[in-house]
Amino acid sequence: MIKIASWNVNSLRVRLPHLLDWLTNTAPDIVALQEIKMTDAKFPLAEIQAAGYQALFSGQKTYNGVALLSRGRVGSDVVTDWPMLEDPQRRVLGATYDGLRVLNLYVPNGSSIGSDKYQYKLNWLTHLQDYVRESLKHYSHLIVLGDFNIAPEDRDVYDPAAWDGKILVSPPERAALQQLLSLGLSDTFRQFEQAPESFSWWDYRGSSFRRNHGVRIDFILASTALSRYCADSTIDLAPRRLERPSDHAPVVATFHL
DNA sequence: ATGGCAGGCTATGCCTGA
Repeated sequence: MIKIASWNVNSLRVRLPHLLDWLTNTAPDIVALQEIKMTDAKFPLAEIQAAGYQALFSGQKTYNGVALLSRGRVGSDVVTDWPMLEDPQRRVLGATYDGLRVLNLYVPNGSSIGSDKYQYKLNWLTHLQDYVRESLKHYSHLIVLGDFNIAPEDRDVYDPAAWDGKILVSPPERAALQQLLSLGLSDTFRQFEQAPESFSWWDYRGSSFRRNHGVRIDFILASTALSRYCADSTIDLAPRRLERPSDHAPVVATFHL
């Protein structure tokens, strides 16, 4: 059995105590982190290792930054960029763990529809599709997980009417996500019965979490062959209830491998 | 229509996030 998780921590410096507690309580085998917001030189490797995890990381100052934690072996065949996109933003981290290929993503937010950042997001998603298409040729067991910054359907948004015309839900973004899935990936969360209004991100403002005014934008996607072994896929709300939380909750999937 | 909250920075307000 392997337990794999994704969590946008919104600053690993601030959230390190939450992460270490969560690792102890949850005991995942592999964890994908996003928005660590630090250079590689500042990565808290000693604390992570003391908790029993190896780490790969691709960081930058102030923004973005991704990491992969694993119990036991460190990942191999590490990738930190799309082959055809020159990009200083650290949003990609791929590695292989005993034949399991893992691709950790921090998809661009896109700011607002029609902005330069929106175009960057859509272009980035095209490169993601190309890369996943190639990866699926080489790996039957592929997991693509992270903060996708896209709410796939209206049921993934607390108030679809209020979000209409906004970032995260625009038709081109949703189409890009569907095209990605159609390459042969399964949204493991939707393989199982879930409570209505299940979300993974809530705005810090306006008591959004207390009112459950959220969106579901963090996913664990599994290749078709692998998805058949998925036994569970959940969102862990506990860390979002803590003092000074990340605005994202971790998502966790278990595979019988 | 607007701002609201949080993090990082060389800052004492601004940018970004979603």
